[in-house]
Amino acid sequence: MTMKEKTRKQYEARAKIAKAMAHPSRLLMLDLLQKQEMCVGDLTDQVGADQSTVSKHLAILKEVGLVDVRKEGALSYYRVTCGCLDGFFSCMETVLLSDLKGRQNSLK
Amino acid sequence: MTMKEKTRKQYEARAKIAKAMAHPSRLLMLDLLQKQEMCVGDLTDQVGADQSTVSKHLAILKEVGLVDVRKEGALSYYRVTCGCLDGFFSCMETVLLSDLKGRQNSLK
DNA sequence: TGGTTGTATGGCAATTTCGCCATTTGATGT
DNA sequence: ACATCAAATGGCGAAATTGCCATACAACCA
Repeated sequence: MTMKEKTRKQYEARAKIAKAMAHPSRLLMLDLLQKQEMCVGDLTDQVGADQSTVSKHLAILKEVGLVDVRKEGALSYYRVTCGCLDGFFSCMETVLLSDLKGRQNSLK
Repeated sequence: MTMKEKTRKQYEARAKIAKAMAHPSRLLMLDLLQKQEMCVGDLTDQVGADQSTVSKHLAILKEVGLVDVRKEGALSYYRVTCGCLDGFFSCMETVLLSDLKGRQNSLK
């Protein structure tokens, strides 16, 4: 494996994580699950989509390691695994705000 | 606009940013542009894709405000606008590492 | 003015994502 | 065993993404 090859794989791995977050419902779910663990039914209510849809979203988040499951009887309790999501979200806010400012300036 | 409506829009706005980052080439470009501004031709060499492809990737990054352009003659110099991308990337690394650990533990 | 270089855009086929319905699987209780 | 509830999976059409080719556009130079 060449060096270039290696870094390419690294960016692909990162992109997988970004892709897992690249959906409004999944961002909402991450936000909720960061505050407290929840089962699929509760999340389904909050998101307002079909249960199967929510279940698939959770599978995507789990696949990249952003969330983890704990099964208790028939219920599956999901939770966020990493503590660095706040940094993620606040960076997004920064981008959104600075972008807004930039657009305002371009109107002057 | 209802309250729910408003937060839904917020998550859509965030998802747009995450989506803009959800591609290996664009992550590489952000990495490069964070170190120094570059023109499209240089980026095209680094990424190893068609010039039109790179140009479209840049348009996506610019659309969400992650990069900005400075035109100098026939050249377009792009650069990263926000200083918080390192947090983004390090969080991704954290997720990748903890996910790796989790998978190792599950083999024990 | 015509030619060259750097960048952006139109178009299009291939691939991926999305969300619902229907169904299956698993655990629990009767 | 059977019914029930929670969750996961198969499938499929609709929508979005991706990347290249061809082309247009813009600045520069001869």
